[in-house]
Amino acid sequence: MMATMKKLLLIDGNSVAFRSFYALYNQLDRFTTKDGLHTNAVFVFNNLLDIIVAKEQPDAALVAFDAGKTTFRTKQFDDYKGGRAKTPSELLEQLPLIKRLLDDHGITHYELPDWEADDIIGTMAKAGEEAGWTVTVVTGDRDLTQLTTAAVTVQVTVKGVGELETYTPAHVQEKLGITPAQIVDLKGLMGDTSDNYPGVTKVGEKTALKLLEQFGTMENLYANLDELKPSKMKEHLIEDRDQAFMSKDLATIRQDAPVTIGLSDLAYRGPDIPALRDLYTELEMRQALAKLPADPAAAPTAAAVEASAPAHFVELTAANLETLPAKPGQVSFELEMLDDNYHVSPLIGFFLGTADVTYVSADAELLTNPTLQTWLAQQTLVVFDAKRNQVAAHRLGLELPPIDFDVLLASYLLNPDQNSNDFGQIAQDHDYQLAFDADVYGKGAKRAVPEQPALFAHFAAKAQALATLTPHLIADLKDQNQFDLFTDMELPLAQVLARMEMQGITLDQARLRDMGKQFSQTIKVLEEKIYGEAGVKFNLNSPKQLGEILFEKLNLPVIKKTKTGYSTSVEVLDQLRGGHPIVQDILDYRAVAKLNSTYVTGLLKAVLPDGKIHTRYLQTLTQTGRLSSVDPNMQNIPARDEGKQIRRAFVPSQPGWQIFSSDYSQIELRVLAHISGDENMQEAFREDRDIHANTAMKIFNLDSPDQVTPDMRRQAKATNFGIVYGISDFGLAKNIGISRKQAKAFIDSYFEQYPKVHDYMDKMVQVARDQGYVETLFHRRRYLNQIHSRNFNLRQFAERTAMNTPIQGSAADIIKVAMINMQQMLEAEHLQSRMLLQVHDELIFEGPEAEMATLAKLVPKVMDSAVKLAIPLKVESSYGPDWFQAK
DNA sequence: TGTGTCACG
DNA sequence: ACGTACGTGACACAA
Repeated sequence: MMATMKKLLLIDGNSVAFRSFYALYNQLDRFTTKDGLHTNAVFVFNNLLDIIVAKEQPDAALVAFDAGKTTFRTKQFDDYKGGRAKTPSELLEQLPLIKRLLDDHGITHYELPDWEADDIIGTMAKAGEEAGWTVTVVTGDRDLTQLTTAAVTVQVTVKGVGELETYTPAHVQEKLGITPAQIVDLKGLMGDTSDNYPGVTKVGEKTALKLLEQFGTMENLYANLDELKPSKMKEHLIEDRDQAFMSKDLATIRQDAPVTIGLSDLAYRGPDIPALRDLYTELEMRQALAKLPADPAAAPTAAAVEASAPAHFVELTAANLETLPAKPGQVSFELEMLDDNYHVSPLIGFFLGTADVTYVSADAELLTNPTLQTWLAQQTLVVFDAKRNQVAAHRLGLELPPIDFDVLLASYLLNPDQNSNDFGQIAQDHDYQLAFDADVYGKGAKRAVPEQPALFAHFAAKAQALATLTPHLIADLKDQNQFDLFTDMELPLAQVLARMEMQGITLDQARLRDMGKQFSQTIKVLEEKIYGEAGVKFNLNSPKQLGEILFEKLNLPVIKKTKTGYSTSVEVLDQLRGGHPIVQDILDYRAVAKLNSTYVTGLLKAVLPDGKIHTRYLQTLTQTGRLSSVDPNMQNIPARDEGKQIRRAFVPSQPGWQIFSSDYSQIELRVLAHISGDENMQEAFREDRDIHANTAMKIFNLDSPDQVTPDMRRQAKATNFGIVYGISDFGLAKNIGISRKQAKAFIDSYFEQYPKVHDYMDKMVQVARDQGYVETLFHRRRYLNQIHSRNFNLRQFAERTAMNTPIQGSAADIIKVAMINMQQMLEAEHLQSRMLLQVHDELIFEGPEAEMATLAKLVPKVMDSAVKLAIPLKVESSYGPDWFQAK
């Protein structure tokens, strides 16, 4: 019986490292250790190594590297590889790490002065083949495919390093129509721009392949040049003869390099797990670390610790309530739930962490015990997510005493990136080990309450984490000058939001269903019409199928492509409108289908048994300090065109009541006028001028407001928006359909007219560069690591963000202050009216008709006096029997 | 789960 | 020479 053939794996180290580096080049920042070492290439190289080794299971392996800049080829031809960009330092610093990685993987690496990695590989491949082994070569360089033989396979990385293309002699033949050995002839004739050698003038791949088809090799070609008819090409061939043979020689990978190693030195030793663990730890490669087999000596996971050595806890029951400490103190509290949505989630228990003991219970109802309530009211409460606990407690008929600290809110203020709603994650962000909820409760369909010991252990661990983290976070908030922001704004706001969410807004379901019926009919009609126009039935909601109909069947011009195919977005369809009647019908269909699925079906699904919609405001999500709204999103209810009718379904909860709405006018531009200190812009607001018309006058150089046409105002308005977003001429041009040059002219004169706005933009970018973050009026922070990125796009994005965040974020701060003051005012004035919704610059209330006049005075007053700026804030109000009419 | 699309400020 | 306006969430489709 024949012995299994031995396997040799040869990797072109430089080329694969280079490909690895650029595969994650745009993620360079993400792959940086705390010491500033880049690791993206190590990360990719490591993944590739795992994949190849697992697949090939080699008996021996070698990774070859270039030894230095000069080789026998550079001596032969000065300009060999000349003109190549310098290897970036971010990659150079990773080469030693990759070599260490190889050591720890038990793979030999080797380099030889004067010789390239290619030649080492060529030489070893030959040695392997002669010894009767099968050889696999891995590289990012297609030139190495010249090495393929019956025994040698070459795998070339494609799409970064995401895939390997396998070259056998047959595959080379199929792709190029020549044998592997002819590749050097091909290179000799056509040259190589990346290695910078010339070949024959005017001969490219096509011509070279044709010649080789006829003559087989360069030697044979030149021996039989007579057979070629006289032509320019023939002249070039004759003229460049020496150059061509030199190029062929340069392209030829040597198989006789004087290597000082043999097959026996290359035995694959297998990974040294502890060494790899050290390396991964040092390089902060958590993913790779996680894949390593468990280290018996290492610390077990947080979840395992909790389960095996739980912190001390006592199960609380109605019978042992008197054992709670008599002396008031700080208590870590949580009313635990299984699901995100605290309006409906099952309650699974609670804990009370005191100085000595953590009391736990799987019976949420026990919280309602009066003795416990009295006790709780005397304590200082520390929680993770105050609003969540408040709302859930309310479902038990309880109002929690004031909460003193919220670890989630604090963490978010310290750095809005640290906003996970999983306590385990937040704890880890602050270097404290706590099991993730997902590990204790499971996720998806498997989510369930665990056995009691594990549940209680997790409770106790959380209580401990709250107690430990709280003083640190308080100190950090004070360090960052954010303690007031926390105590005076976010924590009180959590209470206000809790009340709004619990209150909910009433949905007139019958009315919405009626609208739904109408929409469904319109949809049916449009569907039939569109199928008729297309000539086939297809899935209208599938951008893929729609694209095929429009651009392949109906041959409409392709305006824009997406990653996956043709773009069929409004912008595109708008331009195609004249091309075919189907286009308008599709636009109409899309509009109605959206209303029906998202705003009729979607909203109806979100109604709770009380007939109301209870959204949840995410207070710790956005990077700017705005709120967001989910389940359902109440901040994107249609406000324009036909869709606005949806708002008719939002009605007061009681007969005789009205919906009342107030919104800030131009709050972001007013904030900009304030923080930039620009006198021209401030003057416009002080005199309550139409800011867009004012801008139009400035950028179009007009003398009087009468000269501003509606179109000028529209363009000026877009420019004002653009400025707030951190403008680019391209963006503005695209948005208002003018030339880029024109847009640039607008921006230039804008900055001339509002010079301090220009200064502000420059200053924010500089601030971001210097301190790594920008701040709002109330010291909300956003870190912008990408501001130093070498990647143009990422850097530019960070710069725009630096300009926009203080504006958007300060506006968010202001309305938050207004909300807190408003809630206090409603209570102080003993009004029945309630605040229901916030939509970024707008507050929506409901109340008795008789209170409308009061609100109309009170709400604008509270909103415009939320902060004192250099210019006044303006608020507009209205009310009516539903949300549509309160506008 | 990622992508395209579209709703809001 | 590059690709490009800020911040969100939900739905449907196609893997």
